[in-house]
Amino acid sequence: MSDKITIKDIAKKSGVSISTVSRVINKTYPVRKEVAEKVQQTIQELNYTPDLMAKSLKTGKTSTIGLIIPDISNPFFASLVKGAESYLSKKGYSLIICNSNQDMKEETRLINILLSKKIDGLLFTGSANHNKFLQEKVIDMLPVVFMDRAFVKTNGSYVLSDSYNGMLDLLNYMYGANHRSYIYISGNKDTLSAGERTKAFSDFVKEKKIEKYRIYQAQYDYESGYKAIKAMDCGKGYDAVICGNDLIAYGVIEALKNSGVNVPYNISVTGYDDIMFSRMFSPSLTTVRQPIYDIGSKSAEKLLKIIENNKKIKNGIILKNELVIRESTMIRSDCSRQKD
Amino acid sequence: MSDKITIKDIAKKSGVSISTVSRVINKTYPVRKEVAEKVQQTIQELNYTPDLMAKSLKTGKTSTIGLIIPDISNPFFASLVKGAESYLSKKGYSLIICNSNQDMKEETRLINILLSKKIDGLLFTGSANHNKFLQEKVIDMLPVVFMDRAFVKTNGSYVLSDSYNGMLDLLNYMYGANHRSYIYISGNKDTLSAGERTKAFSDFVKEKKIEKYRIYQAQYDYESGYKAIKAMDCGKGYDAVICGNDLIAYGVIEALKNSGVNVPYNISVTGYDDIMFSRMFSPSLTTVRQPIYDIGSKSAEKLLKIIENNKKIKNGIILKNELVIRESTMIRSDCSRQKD
DNA sequence: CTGTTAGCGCATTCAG
DNA sequence: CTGAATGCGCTAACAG
Repeated sequence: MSDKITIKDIAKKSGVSISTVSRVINKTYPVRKEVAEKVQQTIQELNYTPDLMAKSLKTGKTSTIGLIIPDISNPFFASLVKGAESYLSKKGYSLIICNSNQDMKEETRLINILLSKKIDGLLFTGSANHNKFLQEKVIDMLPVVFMDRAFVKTNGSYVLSDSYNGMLDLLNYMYGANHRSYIYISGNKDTLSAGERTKAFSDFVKEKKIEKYRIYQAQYDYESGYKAIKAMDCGKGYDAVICGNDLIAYGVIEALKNSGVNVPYNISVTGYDDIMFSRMFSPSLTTVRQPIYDIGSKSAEKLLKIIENNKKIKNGIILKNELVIRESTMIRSDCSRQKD
Repeated sequence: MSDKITIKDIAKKSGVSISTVSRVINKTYPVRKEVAEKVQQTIQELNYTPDLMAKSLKTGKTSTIGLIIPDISNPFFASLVKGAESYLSKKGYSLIICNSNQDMKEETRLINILLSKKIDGLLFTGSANHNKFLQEKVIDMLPVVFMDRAFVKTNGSYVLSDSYNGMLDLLNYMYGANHRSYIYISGNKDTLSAGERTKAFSDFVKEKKIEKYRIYQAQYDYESGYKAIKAMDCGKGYDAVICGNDLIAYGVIEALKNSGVNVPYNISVTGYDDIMFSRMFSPSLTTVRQPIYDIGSKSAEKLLKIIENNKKIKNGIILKNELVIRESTMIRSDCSRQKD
C-alpha cells in the first residue's frame, strides 16, 4: 500500500491541490502558514519524496553532472574526481562517472549517452584536442569544463595547473644541483600537460645550452616508464631522468633498481604530480605538486557557475604548482657522475 | 532550429505516427520494412536521440546504478569502482558515484537522493551493519549488492573476498618463517573484513599457542598505521607487525624507517589487499592479494542479474585471496630477533 | 494565497 | 501492422 506515493496522494490527504503541495515543497510561492504546516506534516507521515525524474522532465534540469576521465584507478584522476564530487555533492548535484580508457570513440559514445540522460553539464579530461565531436558540437550545446587538459585553440572553459612553469622550476633546481645531462621522458603527447612540460624542457636546454640530452616519447604510466629507461641503457652516462609524471618515475626507478643502478647516487630521477604515494616511495620522489583535488573542485565550481548564470563565460583558471624536493635527486659533484 | 528535436518531429517528417517511431526505435513490435527504413533515415538526418529521462518516467527504469563508497581517492575503492563501472558501461548502465566519508548520516542522505533519482539498483560499501535505514528499508525496496562489506546477519546479496582464510594463510606463512611474537593492527572494527581478519588472528594465536602478541585497534589508513606503531614503541621486542591493510602497513613502515628500525631485518611487516603500489613500495610489501577489480565487476554483474530477473536471490559470492610474499618479511632465525 | 489545466517526451493500451 | 489517445509525476502559467 505504501507503494508509489506521489504528490497527488499527499495533496488529497492534506485536503489541498497538488500545486499547493508543489509550492510548499519548492517554496516557489507563499502559502498560508497553517496549510504549509499541514502539508509538511503529511509529507512526513507518508514518507514522501518527490520524483526527481519527473521533476527533471518538466524543468529540463537534472542536477546531474557527467564526468569523463581516462581511468579512475589512476590516483591522479581519483583525486580529481574526489575534488569535483565533494564540491558537487555539497551543492546538491550528483556525478555520473565514465572511464574512457583514452579511447576517442569511447569518449564520443559516452558523451552521447550522457547527453541522452540530460546532464546539466560535463567535466571532461581526455583527448579534447582531437575529438571533433566534442569540439564542434558538444561544447556549445552543453556547459563543459575541461579539467587538466584543454583545447589550446578553442575558447572553452578549463582549469589547469601551470605545467610549463612547474617543469621549469624543477629543471632550474636540477641545474642548480649541478645536473648537466638529461633524459626527458614525456607522457602522452596529445595532452596539453605533456606539451607544456616538454616545451619547458626544450626551452630549458636551449637557454642553459645543455648539450647532452634526449627526449623520449612515452605514456603516462608505470610500464611505459619502466620500458623507456630499459630501452635507453638505464640512462647510462646521464645525470638525471626527468619524467612526465610520477607513475613514469616509479617505473624508471624500479627498472633502475632491478639493474643495480642506484637512485640518486648514480642518477637522479624526478616525477610530476606528487600523488599520494610519491612521498612513501623509496627513494621518496622529487617532483612537482599539482593541486589535483583543487583542479577537480574548481572545475566543478566553474561548471556550476556557468550552468547557473547560463552564460558562456569561456575562460580558464590556471593554478600554481609547487616544487617538492625529496630523496630521488641529490646535489651532484663531478665525482658522483656516471661514466659514459 | 535544430533545437529540441523529439520523437514528434521525426514522426511528422517521416509521415508516420509517434507510436510507429517508438516501435522502430525499441523494436517492440514489427513494423513494415520500408517504413522502418524511412524512419531510421530521418532519425539519422535529424540526428535524433531519444530523451532517456522521458523514457524513464514512463518505464520506471533509468539504466542508472548508484554506488556509495567511503572514499574514491583510496586506491582500493578506486579499483572496486573501476571493476563495477567497466561491467556496467558494457551493459548500457551508468554509475552515479557518491563518497560517504564513512559517515552514516551522509550515507543515508546519499541513499535518499539516489532513491529520488530513481536508480535501478545500488552498489554499497559502507557501514552496513549499523545503518538501520539501509538495513530495514532500502534493502527491500531496491536491489542492493554489498561490495566487500556485508551484513553478517541479514540475507542481503554481497560479493566479498575470503578475508578469514587469506589472513590465516598469511599468518601460517609467517609462523613457518619463524615469527613467534606479533603485533596485530586492525582496520575499522565495524567492517566485516576487519572482523574476519581479526578473528583469523585470534584463532591463529590460540592454535599456535603464541604467547607474545598484541591487538591494536586502528583505522584503514596511512596515518592510523603511522601513529599506531609509534604508540607501541616501534614494535620493540616483536618479530612481526600484521596490518589490516596495505595503507596501514605503509604508515607502519614509514614510521619504522623514521625511527631507524629496519624492515624486515629488525621486524617484519605485512599488509592486506595488494593495491598497485605495494609492489613498488620499498621494501616491497608482503601482503594478501584481494581480487578488488573482480569484486567490483562481480558485484555489478550480480546486481544486474537481480534487476533483470526481478527476483530476490539473496546470496553472496566469496572470492579467493592469494598470498604474495615480497621483501617486507624475511625468514627469521634466532639471531635476527629484536631484543626486548 | 490557491485550484485548474496544460504539457515535458515518451511507451503503451486499444481500436482499427 | 499502425494511429489515436492516455498518463508517468511534476511544474508553471492562468485564472480566480
